[in-house]
Amino acid sequence: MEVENSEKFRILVVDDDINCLLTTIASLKNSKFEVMTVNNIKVALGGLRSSGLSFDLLLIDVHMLKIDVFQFQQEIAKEFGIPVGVMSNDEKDNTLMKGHDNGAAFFIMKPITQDNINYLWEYTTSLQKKKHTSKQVVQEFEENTNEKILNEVIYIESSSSVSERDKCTRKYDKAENEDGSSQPSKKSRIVWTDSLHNKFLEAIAILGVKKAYPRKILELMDIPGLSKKHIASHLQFIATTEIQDQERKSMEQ
DNA sequence: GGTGGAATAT
DNA sequence: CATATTCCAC
Repeated sequence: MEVENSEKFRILVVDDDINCLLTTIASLKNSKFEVMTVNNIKVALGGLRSSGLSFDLLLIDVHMLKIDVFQFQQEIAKEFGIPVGVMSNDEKDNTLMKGHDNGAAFFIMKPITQDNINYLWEYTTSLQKKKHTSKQVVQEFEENTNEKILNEVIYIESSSSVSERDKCTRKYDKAENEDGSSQPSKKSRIVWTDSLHNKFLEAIAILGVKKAYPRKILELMDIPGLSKKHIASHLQFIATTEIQDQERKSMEQ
């Protein structure tokens, strides 16, 4: 029963902006994803229902969803058993968080970057594994969904020697803390990758924007090596860029 | 003394 | 520039 011929996953991209559509196609061109694009929801639904095609993921621009994102996501999940990803190219995280609060699977900013694609691949792959174990796609958005996405923090260790060629990326897992006292690299900069950022957004969505305090966010994210300071710093960064976007948006000539 | 967040610093 | 660190009012 297990047919695993598909090395490629198939994405259906829905966007009414032709330029965005083209950009997205270009971004995904060299990825392992097979991409199909449409410019309205009805055609998208038709494509999803067509007999010969099956998709693993639906990517849609947030502005195209006139109805509730949560409702849409539920219907798509129920009828097709695939997650819905929401794209946006403005209003940055504000819109994204709203969308996430409404139940979308995840968000990415347009234009899609390589980091986005990596995240999509990771997401789709993990989802596919789940499908094999349990037939039903269950939406488990209860209190603690820590194992939903693999926790990983990528550190860049920069040695303080004269030569700066030594860069090594290291992945921290959820493993227990070892004894000893030397290996935790203290002078490492955290890289806010897509999966990390999405986990961050997820925590905020669960808490609600008003109550999204570093303490709680850190608790929900549950990333080894991540500190409250990191959260606070990122929070400030997000707020800053958000304000900058708003100012830029309300500027005239 | 702990916190969240603004102000700085790297 | 993105992230870290310091500073300060609760």
